Amino acid sequence: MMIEIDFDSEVPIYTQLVCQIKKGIALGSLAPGEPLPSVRNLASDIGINLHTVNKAYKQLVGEGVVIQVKKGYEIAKKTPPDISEAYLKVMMQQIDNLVVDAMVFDLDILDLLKKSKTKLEGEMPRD
Amino acid sequence: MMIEIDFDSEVPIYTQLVCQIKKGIALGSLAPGEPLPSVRNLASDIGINLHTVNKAYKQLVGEGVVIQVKKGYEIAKKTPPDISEAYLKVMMQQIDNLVVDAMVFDLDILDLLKKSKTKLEGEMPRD
Amino acid sequence: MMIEIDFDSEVPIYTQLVCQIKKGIALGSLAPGEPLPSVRNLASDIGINLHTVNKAYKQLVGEGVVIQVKKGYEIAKKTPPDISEAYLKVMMQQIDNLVVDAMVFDLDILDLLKKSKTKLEGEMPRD
Amino acid sequence: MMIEIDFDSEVPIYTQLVCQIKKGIALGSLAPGEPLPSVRNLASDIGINLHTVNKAYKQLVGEGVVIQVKKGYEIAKKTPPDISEAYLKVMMQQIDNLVVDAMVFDLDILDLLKKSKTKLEGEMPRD
DNA sequence: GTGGTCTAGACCACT
DNA sequence: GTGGTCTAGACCACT
Repeated sequence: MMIEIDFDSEVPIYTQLVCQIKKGIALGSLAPGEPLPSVRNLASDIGINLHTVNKAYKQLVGEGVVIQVKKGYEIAKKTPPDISEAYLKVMMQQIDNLVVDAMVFDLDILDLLKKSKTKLEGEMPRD
Repeated sequence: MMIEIDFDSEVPIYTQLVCQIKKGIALGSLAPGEPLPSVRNLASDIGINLHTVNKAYKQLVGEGVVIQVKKGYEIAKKTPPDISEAYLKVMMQQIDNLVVDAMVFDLDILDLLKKSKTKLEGEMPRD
Repeated sequence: MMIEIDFDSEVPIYTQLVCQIKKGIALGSLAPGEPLPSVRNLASDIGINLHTVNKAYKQLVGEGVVIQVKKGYEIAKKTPPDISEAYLKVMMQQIDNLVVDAMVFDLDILDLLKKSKTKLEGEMPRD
Repeated sequence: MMIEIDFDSEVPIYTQLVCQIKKGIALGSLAPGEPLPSVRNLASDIGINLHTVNKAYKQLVGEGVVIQVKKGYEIAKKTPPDISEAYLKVMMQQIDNLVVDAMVFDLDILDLLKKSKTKLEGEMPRD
């Protein structure tokens, strides 16, 4: 599992971490039940503070995609987890904004989306 | 042009303003060349600080959808404006994250997107 | 609103804070919509770190009894808020343990509970 | 005597052990004077570290519900045992918090308590 | 002045 | 070795 953090990004590090781990889950490189690296290990690997990793893990637990067990954190077994109403609302808001942006800049949002999907599938590991 | 601000939202007010104005442009209620309300007027109309309006206008100028002229700000005439590489990169990042979220939560992103488009078109004023 | 923290207790400070604020809500000394002290003010008042206050506030938000608005945190207007299934499960577990303890030590749990209620009502401010 | 441990619970294993054994005492499946399984046996039965069992037993001794004898540990003969002031204080604190939570979430604490009692009595073995 | 993010580092509980 | 709690302090975004 490769984690890539852009330290110059305006997106908080813990948010980037959350996205990267969900990407791992979506692509199947992180399997249900698989343990996540320990908070301290991942922090020192990436070169960030352990609190930052912890915040990301806690958020993933809140979203239901990661669970906390005695020995640490692991990918939730239930897939897909229930999505909260609040989270879905935020997603819809983001989609609305993207649609508006696409109209303003005359971009084909459906096309961009399909490209994104294709790119992601290309990163999927073969069995 | 109706501007709706949610003061309790976690989304910064200036960001909401930017989105609302772009929505006006996308829907055609703000035409190319049309002047925007003065910073002071809009600020007192909405009941926010004038720095907040200014920040929103400046961002819209940076995105190329608004231009600053002698007497104030107006919607750029060229439609669609050129999208900056940086902004496109941000958009693609958002799309990637949405696609991943949709995979993780087993949502049909294409369907959500089409619903958003239909909703938006429904808000479009008739000629 | 008086906040009392026992620094020698094994109960984490942020948990004590959560309980104290909920007590304030239950007793009516914290009214719906009322703003909470700022994270930094409360922290310096009590003499603890601002992160500790923040953690307590975040938990209260998660429980739905506090909401976060632009200018800070305030008591949620909707009372009572919906209780989450997970939280209710924890409560039932605690009750079960209390019932067992009462049986083992031959205490009248109903009586203890009524005393607690009476004591609490005694602390309620009169109109 | 059945011991059920939830290894994924956030409740420490030794705490769960303490509760389970007190439940056995309350229900009468563990009689006064009855020997407890040896630390090593119970640990290997449950599949946990023997330090964990030891910690649970020591806590039960501290609470006066278990005594340590030459050949090991056994249920105290005197029933009910004296409850320590410290322990009673902790119990009252828990009750206070439950009462507050019930007020905040508009739950009928007396009803919940009665349900818990009924459930427990239902688990009681018949003579 | 409000909260958010992040760091560096300490001590503790659980197993 | 795992996460939890807490501190002290810094810089930043929003208004």
